[in-house]
Amino acid sequence: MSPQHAAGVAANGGLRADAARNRDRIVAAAREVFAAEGQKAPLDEIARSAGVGNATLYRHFPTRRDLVVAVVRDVSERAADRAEDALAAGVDPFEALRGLFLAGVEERVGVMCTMLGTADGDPGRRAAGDRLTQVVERLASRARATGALRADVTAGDILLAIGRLTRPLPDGSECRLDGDLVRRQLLIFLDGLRAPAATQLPGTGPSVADLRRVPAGRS
Amino acid sequence: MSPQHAAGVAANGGLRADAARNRDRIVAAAREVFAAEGQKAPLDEIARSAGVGNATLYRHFPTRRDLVVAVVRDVSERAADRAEDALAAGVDPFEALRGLFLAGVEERVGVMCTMLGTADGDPGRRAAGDRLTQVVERLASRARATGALRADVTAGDILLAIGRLTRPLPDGSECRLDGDLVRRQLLIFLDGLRAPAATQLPGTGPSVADLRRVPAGRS
Amino acid sequence: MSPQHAAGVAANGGLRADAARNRDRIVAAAREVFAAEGQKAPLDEIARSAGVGNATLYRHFPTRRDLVVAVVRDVSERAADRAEDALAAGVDPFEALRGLFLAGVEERVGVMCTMLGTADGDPGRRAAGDRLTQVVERLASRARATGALRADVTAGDILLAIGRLTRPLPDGSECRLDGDLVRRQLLIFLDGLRAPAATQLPGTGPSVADLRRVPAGRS
Amino acid sequence: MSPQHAAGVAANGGLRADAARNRDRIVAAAREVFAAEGQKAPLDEIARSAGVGNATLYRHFPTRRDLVVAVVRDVSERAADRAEDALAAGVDPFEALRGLFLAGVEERVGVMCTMLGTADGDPGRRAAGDRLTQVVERLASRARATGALRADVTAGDILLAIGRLTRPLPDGSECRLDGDLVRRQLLIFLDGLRAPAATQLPGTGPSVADLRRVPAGRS
DNA sequence: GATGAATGAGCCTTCATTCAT
DNA sequence: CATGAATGAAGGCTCATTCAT
Repeated sequence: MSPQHAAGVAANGGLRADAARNRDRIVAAAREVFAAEGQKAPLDEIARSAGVGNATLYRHFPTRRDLVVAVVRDVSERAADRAEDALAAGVDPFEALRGLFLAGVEERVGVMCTMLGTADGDPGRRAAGDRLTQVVERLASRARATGALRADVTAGDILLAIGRLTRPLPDGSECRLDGDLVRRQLLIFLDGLRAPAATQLPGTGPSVADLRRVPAGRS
Repeated sequence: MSPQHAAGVAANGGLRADAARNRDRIVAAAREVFAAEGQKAPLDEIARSAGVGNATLYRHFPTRRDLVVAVVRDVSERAADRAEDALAAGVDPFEALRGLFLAGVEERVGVMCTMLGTADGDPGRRAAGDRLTQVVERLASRARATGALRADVTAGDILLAIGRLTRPLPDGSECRLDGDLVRRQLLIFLDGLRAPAATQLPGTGPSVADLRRVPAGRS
Repeated sequence: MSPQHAAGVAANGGLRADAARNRDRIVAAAREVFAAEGQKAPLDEIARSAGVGNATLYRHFPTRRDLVVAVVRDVSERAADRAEDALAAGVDPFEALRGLFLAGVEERVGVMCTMLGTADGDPGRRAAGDRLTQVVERLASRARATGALRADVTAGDILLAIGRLTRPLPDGSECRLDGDLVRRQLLIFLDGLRAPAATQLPGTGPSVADLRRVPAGRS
Repeated sequence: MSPQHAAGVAANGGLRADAARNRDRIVAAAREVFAAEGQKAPLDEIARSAGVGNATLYRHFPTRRDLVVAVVRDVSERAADRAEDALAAGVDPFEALRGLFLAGVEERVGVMCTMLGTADGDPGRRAAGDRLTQVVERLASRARATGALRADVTAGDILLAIGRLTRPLPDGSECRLDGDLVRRQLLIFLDGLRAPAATQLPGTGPSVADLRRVPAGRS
């Protein structure tokens, strides 16, 4: 076995080359379809959109939850990568947060929020989520230190807002919700994040552990 | 026929008393079920939750769309009522907007956003939506006049934000999203709405007509 | 409500007339299809063979197990009826047993054996099974008293043999197994049941409780 | 090539040693899985249980029928070996039949019966079946000569009974059917085979050709 | 008018079989 | 040869919708 081959195997989790390619296609297709139609979208449609047979999707992701977890990981990691790059480049921390918000529009960060609960409990997804949370907390803490970010918001508030404000419309919604419209909402929210705070917020901001907690009264 | 009866018939669109009661029960049940499970929730479940047979639901609302329109009207009218009451009571306009935001949490305004597109084009729904828009525009204009509201946001921005930030989590989401958390997000956004504006917003704020427009590329 | 109507409702378990008719058709079709193809036969085929839509089958029998239980009850009750008739008519008890054996061929008693384990635990099926067992025990006890039946066999031995020797061939079996062939086997076995016993049997004959017991080592 | 190797190749139909080992593993696994789950058991499960890849199974047995034939041959040959050993050892012929019956319990003779029709027409299977039939006929004829076996039963009756009375319960059956219970049934049947006959049997006993005949009305 | 039942269409999942490594 | 992966077809089940009571 050649070194290249061994490296390829390691990078793809031990999958054969064609299988790894199919897996990636399926995750990408799922991200778009989930974004467009919600978490209950027909899996057959995802398979068709990925250009594979439906049974291939089941081979890679035996349950719908497995696929959701893979999409959440994928999106989380892209966002964390972007935030870490900004940190490493020495960008102003509030500007980095703005970049994260605006990138969320294209990166389909909204689908992640929709599916966080479903993906909860998976170790791989937890690792990816923790990385994203930590980098956002580092950004927030620096932005607070520069006096740009109000003191009473948490990284959880920020991540939740990105998720909710970039979340695509589900189902057959037909109202206009283009990039500009979403960006307006994100920028207004960002202005609300600036110090000094005009309003006192109720409760405490969510930690990531809170976002994962199962609310009482759910079956 | 007694005057009371005649009045009742008129108010309920010519329905018999028991039929009108069933209709109201169905709309209320649909609002809650749509909020909990999304716009594609099983109609049989709504009927069961309303305590009527499935065929009764179909008698009142021959298509799913008819039911969606009724729910959107119901929610729109509650919100418009609340806003008009605040106007009539002479409340400070920015405070009235804040009241509208916070009421949205309990009033399931979020489901309306999800379903705006589906309800689009229905004359009754349009009337209710226009009333809500107009009263919000009046509130916004007065709030701008007092110098509390930044100048570059529209009533559409405000309505859209209420919808998106109060929209319930779909499906089997299990992450915490209680009232306090939603209120935090709404209040941060409200702070972003205050004058003077810190950031210039891209594009133009949505008019109600924009919210109704079908985006290109949708099937 | 007329007395006739009330009686009809009672006799059909509260089902509407057409629903009861469909239910009966489905059970009869299931008996034949299970007999021909085994317990895992496609339910869609049973529905088609009963002349109803597949969803109608699911309305009456939400799980496959429910349908199996209904078939077992149906067959058990037919067999118990036959045995009780023979007892009431004062037929010689060993002759009555022979009649029960031979009737088993046409009555599809064999399918019952195939499905006993699946139906186990259902109260209605247990009641029907108990009735059958009791009448066979009464027959056996009288046949022992006349000296025709060997002393070391139980009603469980007899029921088990009827089931196993009349059980239809499953799947796509193509070997000849017509009525005469089955009757030969039954009659040979019946001769083996006659007193005096030529061979000592190992263990103890099964009680009905034994037939219901889950064997160790099953998952 | 060594003589041993040459002999091995001849005995295994020209297969390489490892291929022959795989083939044997597959047949043994198939016998157990067919016995436990019926003739329609998933072939992938048989492959997994044999410790080979699914495609390897298909290389050896291109169709399910080929595998069934191999299992029938395997079981037939074991039973014929046993019967011939008994004949050669000069055991009392009725005792030899009893041994054949009791051996059937462990030897999974029951699966053979289930699959006889499917295997029908295959030359190899026919040869194995003929050998078994012939040795049973020789046993039966000698047992008749000693006056132990009734005159009106055929080798086909005997083989059919072994098959039917040792056949395992299918699917998820949970009722007790342990070795003792099966042996009781076999011994009662054996007693029914003893001379003098108490009952006249209908029709004629099956010849092996009969067992192979396709009954009318089958698709 | 209200109800429960019937139905066909669609989605999820499994499995036999073929293909590429 | 042996293997894991891909695939279409078929069965199980749910749900929107129509029908009969």
